[in-house]
Amino acid sequence: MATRAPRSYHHGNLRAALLERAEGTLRTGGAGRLSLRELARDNGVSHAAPRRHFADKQALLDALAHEGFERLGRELAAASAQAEPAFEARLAAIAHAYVRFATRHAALLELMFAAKHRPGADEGLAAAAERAFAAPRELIADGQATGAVVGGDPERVMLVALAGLQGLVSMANAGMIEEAALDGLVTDAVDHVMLGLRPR
Amino acid sequence: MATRAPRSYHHGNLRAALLERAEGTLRTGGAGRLSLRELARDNGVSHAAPRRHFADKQALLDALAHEGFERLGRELAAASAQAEPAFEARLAAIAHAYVRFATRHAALLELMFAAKHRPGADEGLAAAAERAFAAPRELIADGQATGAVVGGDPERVMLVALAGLQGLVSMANAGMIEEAALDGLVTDAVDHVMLGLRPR
DNA sequence: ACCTGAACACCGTTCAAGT
DNA sequence: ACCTGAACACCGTTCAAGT
Repeated sequence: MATRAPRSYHHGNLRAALLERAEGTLRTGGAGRLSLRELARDNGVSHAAPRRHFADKQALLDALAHEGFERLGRELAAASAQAEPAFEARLAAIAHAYVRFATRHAALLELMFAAKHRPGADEGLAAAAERAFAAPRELIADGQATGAVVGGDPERVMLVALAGLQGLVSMANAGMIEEAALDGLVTDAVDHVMLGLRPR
Repeated sequence: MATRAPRSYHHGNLRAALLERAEGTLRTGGAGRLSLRELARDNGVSHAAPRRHFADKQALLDALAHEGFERLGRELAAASAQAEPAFEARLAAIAHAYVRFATRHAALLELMFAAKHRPGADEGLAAAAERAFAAPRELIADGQATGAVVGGDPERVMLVALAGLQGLVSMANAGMIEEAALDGLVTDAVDHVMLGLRPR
């Protein structure tokens, strides 16, 4: 999934146009309703044209997932950078940003993890996923350096903290939580996560 | 999704045979690879035969989900019944049973929640889902009666407790946790959940 | 009551051919 | 370099017809 130079040609930029449309139908109809032929039709191009840009349907899904990880990474990094420098404030900011992404782009997030987890997955995808979580990983490492956070592998500590949020995300995406209540619950969950991170 | 009398006919019991095969491919290949025609072929029956038992593909998926909720309910109830009567023991037993089901039947669980959440979903499905969680709901209500658990809507309290496990489930199903480590992590998570349930 | 066979409108993928 | 058109093997769904 090397970043391809966005050359201009007959259509304009078919690759980007296909991805944009795909993300749209992903949001409205879910991954199941994605059709390469329909995507081609919507872009006024023959059904075989996407082949130039994506070897098969899975390649397009992988590209969507790749873009998703890049976007998530940007949002987590921005949240961390804009927060007050105190550990708790940055952790809360990153947690809220993660839950916001996960609930606003539920189908995309599911696709992202499915693509990354798929046997024989593109290696670039794992790298993109790792980069996406750079901000929380750094925060944990900082917290460990100052003694605010329990020791051990930062990656693992971060995953445990993330797990504390993932339950809320699942419930929200399953419609079990009203959107209005979500922010408050995330704040509670962050307090909970904070307890779990404290050195013992 | 009324329980249909399992009448015998030419094939034997096509409906049950289709569901069994479907759950098999669900486990090995995921929901995406499910094909009604292939299911019919595997059962030595014409591609139109399933139509007698399932109006369309979604109806078969709903039936799978329905069976899944019934099975989950049986396993949670059994875990609760077999545990020591103390609140903590029953909570731990139910939690382990839930995580075991969720990791052993990951694709099915995903299908179950997707089917239940789908707009216009079969009403019998929501009822089956509610029955599936009878054991933990009763446990929470018992805990509230004895003062071991914080007050409020038992359904909501149960969901919050469930959320504490769902993160682990997500991570396990994403391959981020080795199976050997899972039981220990569930035990830790149960302690965590227990803290969250304590009256304030 | 349960199943078959043909038909229709869709897929994803491949490949020669066009510009 | 990028796209088209025809072709192939699959789908899900429908419907008349068989037993």
